[in-house]
Amino acid sequence: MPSEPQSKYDQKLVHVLKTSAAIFAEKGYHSTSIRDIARATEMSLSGLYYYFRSKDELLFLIQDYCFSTVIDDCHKLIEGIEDPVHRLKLLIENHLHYFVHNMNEMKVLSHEANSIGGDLFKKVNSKKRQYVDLVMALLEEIAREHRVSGVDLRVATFSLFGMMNWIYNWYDPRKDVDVAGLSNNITRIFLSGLLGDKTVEAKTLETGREDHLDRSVSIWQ
Amino acid sequence: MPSEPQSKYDQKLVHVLKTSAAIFAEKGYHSTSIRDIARATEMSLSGLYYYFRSKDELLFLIQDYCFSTVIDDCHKLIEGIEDPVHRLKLLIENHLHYFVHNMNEMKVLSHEANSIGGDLFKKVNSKKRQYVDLVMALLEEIAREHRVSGVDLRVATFSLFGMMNWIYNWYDPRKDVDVAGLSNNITRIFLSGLLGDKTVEAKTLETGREDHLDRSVSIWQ
DNA sequence: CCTATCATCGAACACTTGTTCGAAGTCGCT
DNA sequence: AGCGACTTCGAACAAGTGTTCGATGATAGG
Repeated sequence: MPSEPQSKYDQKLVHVLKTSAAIFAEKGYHSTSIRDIARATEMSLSGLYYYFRSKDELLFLIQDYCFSTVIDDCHKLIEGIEDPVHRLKLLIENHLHYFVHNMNEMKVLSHEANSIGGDLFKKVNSKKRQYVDLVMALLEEIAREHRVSGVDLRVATFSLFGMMNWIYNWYDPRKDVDVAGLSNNITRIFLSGLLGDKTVEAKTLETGREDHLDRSVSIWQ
Repeated sequence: MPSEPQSKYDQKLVHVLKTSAAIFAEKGYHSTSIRDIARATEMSLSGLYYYFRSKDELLFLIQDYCFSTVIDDCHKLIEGIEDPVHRLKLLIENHLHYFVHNMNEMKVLSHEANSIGGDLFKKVNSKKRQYVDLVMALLEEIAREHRVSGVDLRVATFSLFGMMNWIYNWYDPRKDVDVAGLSNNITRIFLSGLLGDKTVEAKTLETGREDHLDRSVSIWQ
């Protein structure tokens, strides 16, 4: 799809989406007005509405397009590979590669997940659930195969997503390691963390008796 | 401070802050109007402005109060403890304990970090930097002591923050493990991941030659 | 050259937003 | 009871919002 010749309409739509994503990423979805987008794309206010029905749908188009590509690429990449650890490694690589090279769109995807409403939210969310389930099943397979115990599946899954999706808050391609380094680091931390190291586990449990922090439940008062 | 008797003014301010944080957490800062807060607190629109100068300052008060408590408690908790691994374990425990028991405020702190502007942003950000530096120095100490190599310090630091701060996107106290379990899981994954497991490291490097994904740089292309 | 479809635009509408201001109410203290 | 301060409120303002609509310009096919 991306390499096929596109119609004039598609090209301009893509331009609108990319420009919008950049502004959304910078100042946030709700703080961005259609007039901001009109200014950046050098189009008129009403002219934009030829390419989307509403601001909501504009956000949807960005998120949906972005998410679909990540998932599709991921499936193409890991299909046929039988070692689950290898599959996970590729999945992380794909996710981070995509994230870093489309930081604006991915930031919008990660940060504005709840800025969208109604049926459009449901649509994006079902794609998201599909992706999460894929990862969770993968981790379960790894855990079974390597006899990992004592790690909660949901905690592990979302810890991985947390590591990967948080990068829009700090990653700076100009001063940080490149994608390969980023991917290797995160894969190593997560994977050897999941598979576990007995010596560390003992040291961890040493201080982890229970919730021994005895402060008031609320910050206030 | 928290246990001392508070003036009528302070009590009501706290009530306003807590209520606002709950609404901000639910619908987001920018989608929440002062009128929404007035309705929820059963106060008049203009009456609210007796407790804050602007909507910006309201957000600041929530974030600042919240952040200060996390950092203060953390310092009290880890001071005097010399083993850096133990210190890190306590820091994670404190962070997650606080997060789970003040989910609304912490979500506002994590998710609306850039919704605040000007000097107020600088103020919160300097606290944040202080906290990040604390963690990074701690990780460096651990890495040195345990002769960890091949892990980027910034990646490790923000991976940990990613794991911890992402929980507002998925953690449900009613169906997930409790704080102690959450804390133990995350500590284990991160710590044994950081300290590393030679067998995993080998397996990781096996497929991690470099950025061998050869797709177009942009999604849209 | 003409016409039908595509693409764009200016102007306006209806509504919500954060914030202000002066006046009124309420409370504690002597 | 009465003074002074603390606290609350209604009403209004100016600015900005997403969206619509009818009309105009461009473009390509016959």
